[in-house]
Amino acid sequence: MSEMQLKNALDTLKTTGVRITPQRHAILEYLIESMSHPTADDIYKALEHRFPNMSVATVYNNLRVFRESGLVRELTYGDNASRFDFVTSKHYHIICESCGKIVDFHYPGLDEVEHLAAHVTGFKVNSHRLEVYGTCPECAEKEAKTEE
Amino acid sequence: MSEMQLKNALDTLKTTGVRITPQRHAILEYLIESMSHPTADDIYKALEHRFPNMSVATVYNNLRVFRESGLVRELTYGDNASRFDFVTSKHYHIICESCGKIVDFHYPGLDEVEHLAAHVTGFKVNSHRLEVYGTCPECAEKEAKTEE
DNA sequence: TAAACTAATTATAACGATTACAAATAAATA
DNA sequence: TATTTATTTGTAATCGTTATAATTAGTTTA
Repeated sequence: MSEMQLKNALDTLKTTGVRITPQRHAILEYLIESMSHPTADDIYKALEHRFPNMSVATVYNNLRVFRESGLVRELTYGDNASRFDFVTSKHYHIICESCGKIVDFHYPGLDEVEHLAAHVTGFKVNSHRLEVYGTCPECAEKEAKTEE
Repeated sequence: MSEMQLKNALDTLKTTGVRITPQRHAILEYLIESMSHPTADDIYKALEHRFPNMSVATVYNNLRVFRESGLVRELTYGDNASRFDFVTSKHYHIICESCGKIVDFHYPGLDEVEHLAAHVTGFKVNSHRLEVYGTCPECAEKEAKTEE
């Protein structure tokens, strides 16, 4: 399953003339298999033992390459570190404001919003970003206990 | 009109025990009247001549105060400077990927998404963030000309 | 009103994420 | 194999933002 995703991703890169280096392979692999939304530093730390000489710059460089080829989406959070998400199917994120956990959820799509926005503003629309914020069940429970 | 908004904002602050300093007054006033989505530095520069001794920290501090009291919304963009938006009615932003311009547009609301997300993930939902990305008419025209 | 307390501002240093840069290395091509 | 090109590495620099401590202004109390 994730084998397939990796293979497709590598193919995409190959056809756009991007070299597949061991580092790139490893970063992509990690993004897919970790099933999480790691920061550049998370990725760096996770691969440090396999690539003792790898530079943080390499991680950032390649995440940019992946973003530009559409394989990876960058989730930005102001002064805090960006998180990177391997693009699979259309999904959105719900984020716990207490512990920072990010959980995926699917939603049919917001084409209608895009159309309306395009119509009202005259923009040519490319994409959108939607995030829901709240409290995850674990944190909600903790809070409830604290208040007892 | 914007007089009223400012007055309401000041009242909100007063009732929550936040002091109205000249700097705070000026920052709020600027946020409302500029009708834009300025960065902290934009605000600082705009008020520099009226408050020659004002510190950037003051701008940041007060924007945080306003955010916490719900008057202002912070739009974060990774490594780039956050933009601050005086909260009026519910509206969303469409952002030009070419020149960075931010334009407001209204949309009935995405309560349904919040409900679905809450249901699927078990989160307690507080809010959401939606942004549409594309190219503004001006930049689209420029691009068209360049390609001729 | 003066004294005491509290909040806000200021100036500056520090932080942390990200990028720029130049040198070194690896891969692809001729 | 020689040459060109892309990529990586290491490090320094950048920039938005925050922490800190000292100062100032505002509020409360006596």
